[in-house]
Amino acid sequence: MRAAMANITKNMCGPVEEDSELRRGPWTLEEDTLLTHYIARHGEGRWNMLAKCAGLKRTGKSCRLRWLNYLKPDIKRGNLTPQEQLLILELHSKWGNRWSKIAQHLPGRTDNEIKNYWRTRVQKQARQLNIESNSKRFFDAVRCFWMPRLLQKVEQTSSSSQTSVPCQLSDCTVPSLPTFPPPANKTTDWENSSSAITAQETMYPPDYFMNISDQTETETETPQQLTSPNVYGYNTHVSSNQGLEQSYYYNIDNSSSCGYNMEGLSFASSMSAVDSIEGNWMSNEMTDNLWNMDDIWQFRELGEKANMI
DNA sequence: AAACCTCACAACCGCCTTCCG
DNA sequence: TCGGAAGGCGGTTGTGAGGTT
Repeated sequence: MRAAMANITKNMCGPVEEDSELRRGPWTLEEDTLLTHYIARHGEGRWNMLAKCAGLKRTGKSCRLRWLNYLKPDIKRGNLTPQEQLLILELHSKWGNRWSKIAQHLPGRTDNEIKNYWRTRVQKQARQLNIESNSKRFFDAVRCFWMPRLLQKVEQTSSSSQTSVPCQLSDCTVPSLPTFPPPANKTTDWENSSSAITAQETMYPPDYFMNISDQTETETETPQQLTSPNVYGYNTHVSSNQGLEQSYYYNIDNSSSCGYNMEGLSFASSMSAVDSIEGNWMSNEMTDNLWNMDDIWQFRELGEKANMI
């Protein structure tokens, strides 16, 4: 079939170009136009044939990549929103470097873009902290400080664009000093509270997170677990094969302070991360910091309390 | 003003999987 | 069952723009 198609291609589009004639490097406007117009007429797929028939001196792979990462009409340009960043952090904690899989849950964003974001922003922070970006220490730091800050941004965006904000996360100074250990009844109340409205409900369609389930996975994880990412509270069980099984709670009760269930956090390791954070801060090596000194002292204080228990 | 540095992102590379004859 | 072609994916590199010294 494919061999036959190759012959057809040869007949239709003339002799196969030699590899030496293949172009590399940045695409020109003319090439983009050729590719776009050809796909508009004939559709995607069979990229090698497409490249030849469209008169492009590019490999099929190159054409596919250019189309998927740049020319496709539904590609979203511009900076990632805090919501998207949160989602990336959350999904990466679950799936690791499965960029294409993560990209499936960020409409208009490409795996390449997400990969670049992770390498340039996230790994940069890890480097500056002298922490392995795939380590539990770094995950802890991200969860305790980065995610709450993003959540705060999300909340600010939300409250500035809405007249009525059902979720009063702004009342919870994020990352305000968590109650530690969290009052058991508070946790229970929060979990069982029927009036609790999550931030995710303010930012995503009600069924958005319900759609985040991988039907092809053999994991037995239920959609409900994913409908409640740890960035927004409730329980989240990050894949246990990474040794990260813990729960976070952002208390959005108007009258009370924010509470995390920090159970399971490895403070011994996290504290050394804090030392690094502080050290880098003090040496002015961290620009565009994800955490500030308040974060650091809160993290330290939590660790001390944890050690006393 | 020029040299240097950093960062973001487009593009490439190589490996793996899938499909099909 | 095997081999080749094509597609998909993650890692890496190249490059231009903007900032800093």
